[in-house]
Amino acid sequence: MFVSITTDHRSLINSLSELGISSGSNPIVSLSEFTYKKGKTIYIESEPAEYVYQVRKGAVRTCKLLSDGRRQIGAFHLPGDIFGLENGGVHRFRAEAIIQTAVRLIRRQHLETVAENDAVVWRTLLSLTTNNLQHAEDHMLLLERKTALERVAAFLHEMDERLTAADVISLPMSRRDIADYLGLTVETVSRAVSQLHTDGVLDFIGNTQREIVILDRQRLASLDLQS
Amino acid sequence: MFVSITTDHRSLINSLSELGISSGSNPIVSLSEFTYKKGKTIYIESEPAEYVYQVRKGAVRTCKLLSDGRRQIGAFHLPGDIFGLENGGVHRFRAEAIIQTAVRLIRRQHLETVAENDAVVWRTLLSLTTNNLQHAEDHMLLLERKTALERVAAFLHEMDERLTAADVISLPMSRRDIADYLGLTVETVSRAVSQLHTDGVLDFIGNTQREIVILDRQRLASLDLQS
DNA sequence: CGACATATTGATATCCATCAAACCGGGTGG
DNA sequence: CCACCCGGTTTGATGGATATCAATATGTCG
Repeated sequence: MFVSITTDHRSLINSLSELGISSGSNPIVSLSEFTYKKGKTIYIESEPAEYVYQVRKGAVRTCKLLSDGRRQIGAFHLPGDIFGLENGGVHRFRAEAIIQTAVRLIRRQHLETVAENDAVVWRTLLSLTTNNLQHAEDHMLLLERKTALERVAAFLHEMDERLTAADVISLPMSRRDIADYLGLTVETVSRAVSQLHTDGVLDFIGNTQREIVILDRQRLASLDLQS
Repeated sequence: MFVSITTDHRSLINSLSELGISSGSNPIVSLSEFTYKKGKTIYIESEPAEYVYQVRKGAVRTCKLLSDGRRQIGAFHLPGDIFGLENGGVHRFRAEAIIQTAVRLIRRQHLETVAENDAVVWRTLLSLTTNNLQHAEDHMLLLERKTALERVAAFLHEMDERLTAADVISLPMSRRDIADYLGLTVETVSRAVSQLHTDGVLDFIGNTQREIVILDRQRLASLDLQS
């Protein structure tokens, strides 16, 4: 049920590169790189959205904080993903590096200028936003109508699809991050994972609890029920 | 916390009209009207998205059905609102008329053609999609982190803002619709409304339970906590 | 008026949050 | 190298919010 955001996102910076605005006249301003240490903030809510980012390495979470301390994670961004694209010119979420993370960034201003006369860029921007929308819609369904076990299964299913590189799912985010993403508590997430373990759906690798192997993809997918 | 989707949406068809594609050469094909009786389906999931709609009168719900019968309502669309705009060419939700409803519709194809060379249309499309995204994000927050009373308060607050016409909020949708929008059951919604009533936050008008007057806007807003 | 849908209210069950404690791995400093 | 601490995780016990089940009330439409 989760959208592969990655696919189309890659194409933005690619297409921008093709358009010659990337490493053209001024590579430092127009398309530069930056790294963030674990836990560091990339931007905060209501900050002017000066840049659009692409994850090159690591992982990023975008989240909101409520007045009473509750936290909502809207999405996780993995290598290849684009984030920080806003329409109103102001960030509606806060972005933080979950682990050591490297990003590429483009001045928003450049996009606007180039887009003005180019349908390809417009189409790409719209496509990116639509993918975000689709992810949000799927996530709404999860939050509205699914049990704790179904949510965790859906999360693992999503990660399994997005981290297809290896057999082992190496989760960069903590149980707390997962809980805040799924609208659950740490304890409930832990219990759900444990149950999936004892049910033989997954297994742990190594001594840390963040390296997971899916043993029974079919059962996992059956828990992540579709619309 | 809810976005006024209406504002920017009006401008799409206005700007399209200004562009001369509305009642220009072929008014019947390019910009026509249609009415749906209460409960009638406007389009279903995975149907090709041939048209974009604007509500003129009445109310529309867009929803998804899960395999086990659970239903999620993604949004309510009131007069002025645009709905049915998809990027992938296929509807991801089902749209149904809640009450007797009149819509205007535009062929998606026309948008594409005109947009191709016109930044204004692109900007409008992007803006519409961004508004939808923002609504979805706010709704995610609600579903992830709010209690039943907070959700119902947020819903009434949203409706109060969108139906500013009169003092009386005349809800077109049933308790079931509200429940499926908020991720609650009918009973819980009913109990929450009753509590707001006994607490003196709102009052009912007439003999139906769908005509509501907000007595204490401040307290209602205080329940609809912000990020 | 009667039948049916919609809404409210009540009683109970269930899932998940909360509170609490133990566990584990990694880092630090003696 | 080991003792200690500390953040993250797991596991257990309990309570509470909401779902579920059931009954009543109210409104609508024929």
